[in-house]
Amino acid sequence: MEKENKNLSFNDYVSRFNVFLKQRKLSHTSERNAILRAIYQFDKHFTLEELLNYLKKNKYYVSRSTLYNNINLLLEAGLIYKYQFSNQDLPCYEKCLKENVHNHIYNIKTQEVIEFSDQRIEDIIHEIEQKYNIKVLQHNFVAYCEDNNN
Amino acid sequence: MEKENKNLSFNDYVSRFNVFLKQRKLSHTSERNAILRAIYQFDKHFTLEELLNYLKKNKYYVSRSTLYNNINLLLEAGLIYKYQFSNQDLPCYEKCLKENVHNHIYNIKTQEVIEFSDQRIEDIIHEIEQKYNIKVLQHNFVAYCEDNNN
DNA sequence: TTCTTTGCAAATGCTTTGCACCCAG
DNA sequence: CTGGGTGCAAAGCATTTGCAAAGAA
Repeated sequence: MEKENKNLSFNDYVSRFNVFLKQRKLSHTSERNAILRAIYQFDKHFTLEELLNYLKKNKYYVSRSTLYNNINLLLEAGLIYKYQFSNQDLPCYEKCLKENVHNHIYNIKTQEVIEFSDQRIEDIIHEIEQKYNIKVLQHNFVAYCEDNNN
Repeated sequence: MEKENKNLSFNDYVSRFNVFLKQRKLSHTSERNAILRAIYQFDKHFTLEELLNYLKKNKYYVSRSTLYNNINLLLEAGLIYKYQFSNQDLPCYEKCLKENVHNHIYNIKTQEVIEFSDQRIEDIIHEIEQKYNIKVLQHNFVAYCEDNNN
């Protein structure tokens, strides 16, 4: 909870996607630009439907197929998170602005998400790697909470 | 990773379900018994389909609807976990034998899961509660790993 | 008897796919 | 030009639902 590394600027965000596209030998398209710009606008997490509506409202129509396709690419690129907090809720996505932060506090009432870092989690991962002779590729921590005053 | 509390016996497991059923004013049925017994047999996680096949093989047919229904009950009762490690994989379930252990190491190759406890995670949760004036209801930690020798 | 559960079939709804047309490189 | 991208409609498929029959309390 101590380390608070800086958020990525929109330009950095875009260029990370460009690097990814280049690696994969994929093309730049106006749809991809529009989607990336839209995602960056969202301050909180959003569903695919909400993203679609946002794009439509802003006079940029993208088909569902294209959106699914590119959401999957962005997930693979590590530029967005996918949450599915409850079984019946739709999956939510959120731009990933801090690198290597995979710890989240999720408010089940307001559905707000706070990202945080903590050295102790890094320590635990290190110890796991030693103890089991494995490489931890990624991790995920979610604390589900509610406000004390309700 | 230090605390290693004991696993629940099958009888304890069953009686925890019975308590849950009583609380919810739900009935005992032979299907529920069969499902619980089957789940306890599995040493590793399983898909709903695998559970269904296992039951069928052991001469106890249960319909998909019933299985879904009861899997959801068991989830609410906290007697099984639900994992969905990758987007395209089916969700996996696993009996929850230790109370209050929500930390997992997941081997992406062998798909093995190790449960563990760690005081530092409890500490972090405590600090989160203080800092944001919230109550953490539940948490989940997953470390995705692979073997070093491959 | 009364309320719950089961099982079948059908519906639901998110996501993927096939394919023709279009566009970036 | 040529391989990848987009959009539409259709398919896929895990899960849920409606309802009649069966079972628990």
